[in-house]
Amino acid sequence: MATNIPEKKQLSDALARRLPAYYRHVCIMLAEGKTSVTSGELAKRVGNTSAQVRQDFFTCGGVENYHPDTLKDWLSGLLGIKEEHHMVVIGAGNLGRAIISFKDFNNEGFFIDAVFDNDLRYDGMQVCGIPILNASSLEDYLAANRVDIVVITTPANVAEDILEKSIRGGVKGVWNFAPVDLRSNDKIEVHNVHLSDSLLTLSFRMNERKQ
Amino acid sequence: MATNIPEKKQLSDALARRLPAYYRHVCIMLAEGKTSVTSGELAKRVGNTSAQVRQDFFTCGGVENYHPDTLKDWLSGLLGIKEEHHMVVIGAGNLGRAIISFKDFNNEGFFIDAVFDNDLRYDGMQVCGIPILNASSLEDYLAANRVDIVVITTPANVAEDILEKSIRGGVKGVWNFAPVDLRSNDKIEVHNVHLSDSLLTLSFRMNERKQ
DNA sequence: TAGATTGTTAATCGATTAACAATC
DNA sequence: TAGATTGTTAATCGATTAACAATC
Repeated sequence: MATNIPEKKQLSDALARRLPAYYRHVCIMLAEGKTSVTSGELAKRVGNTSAQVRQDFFTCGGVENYHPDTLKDWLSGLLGIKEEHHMVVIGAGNLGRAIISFKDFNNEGFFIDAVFDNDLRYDGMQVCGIPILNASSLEDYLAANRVDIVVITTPANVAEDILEKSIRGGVKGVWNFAPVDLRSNDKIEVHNVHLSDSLLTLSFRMNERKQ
Repeated sequence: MATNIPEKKQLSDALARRLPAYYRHVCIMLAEGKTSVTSGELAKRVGNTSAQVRQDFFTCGGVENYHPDTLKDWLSGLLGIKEEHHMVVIGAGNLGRAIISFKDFNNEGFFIDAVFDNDLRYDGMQVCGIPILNASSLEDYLAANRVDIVVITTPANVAEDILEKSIRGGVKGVWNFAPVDLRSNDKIEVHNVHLSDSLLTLSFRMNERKQ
């Protein structure tokens, strides 16, 4: 089906993964008091080439100048962190708590407002000042509160169910740590983080060296 | 400098990240009692095409047949998980504990033998049955014990120091969760996992949709 | 046997690198 | 001004897809 609205194809995964690194290093340089940045300097820090930095910035529409403040502001816009993001975490286990305790997120406007767990013993307790609610109340909560991102740190078997509830609740993004490959669709953006896959990739590279 | 040993170039990152997913899904199919696998079926599960599965397997040297046992065995070899991996975790915070409590690792031969933390109050305590040792004893520990992989869950400022100690201690791999980009070198393979970068990538994709 | 699936080569597509005139 | 750096186009390189004879 042809349409005349020219589907702007989304940027490549490789680039999407480099952008946060650019942002992180620009912030560091800003904190170091640097008053100017070059594509070469930034490239060296992220482990890149200056040509790629310039090409990436060009692909993303270009930035006015290379003052660290300008760059930070421009990257913030690209990354969508000029607006606040309200999050809830599903699962109050160690990983859920680890994510809640990453206080860094707040600086970029990510707020964790609640944690859900199906273990009744947690009822009424808090993690880092954030209330633990019962998992059965998730749908009501989503209906009553603004939630942009749901973080799934549950076992695999309930992840799909939470994805569906998230979609119905109008959530726009899922950050999934359960070991299942949830798929993005037109309603929701999903980002899977498979920690054990990550360890296996490391193991693969280590093994590769031995050959 | 020309050499006649034909440097076998390492496999692409994209492929290195797909291999664990193949392995995971083959294990699932095995658990489901499937007695045969096709490139098409596997592709559907990992979100791929059958052509890519076949090309990937070809690139990795090819597998004898598509029985799930054969595939699992072959992928295990590629991923280097036929041998045991002994690990230590640096940092007994929430993330360190989350990793220790991933009991799945054991099934693939990853053993966490100790946790190190510089907080003296932890001395003598245990996490999931694993002793917490003082960070100052890391070098001695590495000298006296076999450690294949060091997991860094510390703040950024000590990560580089731990990398150096790991190299001196003969460690072959580092799985780094500190928000610094540690670099692999000829002594050690480093795999950086930047959780906050991952969240920013999700945020970027969510923002991209709004345009 | 016929239909489906694989292994492998070739074609396509996209991402990275190189180049260089324009700008700082 | 001269040297360095950028923005942008073109060239290269590598990864994905397509194709199809050989095999199951």
